[in-house]
Amino acid sequence: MDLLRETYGGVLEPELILELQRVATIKNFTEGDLIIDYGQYVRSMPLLLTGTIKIIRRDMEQGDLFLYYLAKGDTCTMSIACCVGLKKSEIRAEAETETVVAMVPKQYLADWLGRYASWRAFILQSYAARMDELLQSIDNLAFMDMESRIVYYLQEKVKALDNRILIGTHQQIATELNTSRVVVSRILKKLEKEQKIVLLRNEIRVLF
DNA sequence: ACATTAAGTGATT
DNA sequence: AATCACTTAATGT
Repeated sequence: MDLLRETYGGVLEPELILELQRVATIKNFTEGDLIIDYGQYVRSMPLLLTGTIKIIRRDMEQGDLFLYYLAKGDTCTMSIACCVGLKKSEIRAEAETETVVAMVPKQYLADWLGRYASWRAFILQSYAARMDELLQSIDNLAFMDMESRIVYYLQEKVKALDNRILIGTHQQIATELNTSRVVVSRILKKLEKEQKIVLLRNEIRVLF
């Protein structure tokens, strides 16, 4: 598929792109599809071609917690560790929009690290980027109050979807941030009064 | 018209 | 910030 060259042509060397085209399986997902679930063995590494994927972590009890989004040109860093170590997935990956992904079977990963400089750079750089995102998420969880967390959540969602109009219920947001709907509704109402957002049923328009 | 689901709000912990 | 209890508003059948 040509999408591979288009998306990764700038980052990976041409020979590697050719090899990718040979061995990778292209998979399509639609909104809400589960790509990887908790406890699942991961035997191939996904390279995102189009769309947005939401990464969610489940805590020991019940609660789901939003971690970060992956966009075009990203890869799921967790899956590298999972492939190499044959570990079960600690996270859930869900398609947030229509998504196209190239799945690379795990037997190629280590081999390419030795053979392609661009692959090494790509893997290391994704690790660095993901580490940054994770740190941000941690700061968010540990040090910020609910209002800040919601604002951050809205910003990330706008960025990831490239759309200021967010569709969904307050309850969904509450679930992703592991809080109650009432709290979310109150804070959103406050943000609306401050002219930062506009609220409609099943819809939030972000003005910042 | 009625039932269901989403959102708003005061009071309490 | 969470929970309760209730109201109001939008939407589906």
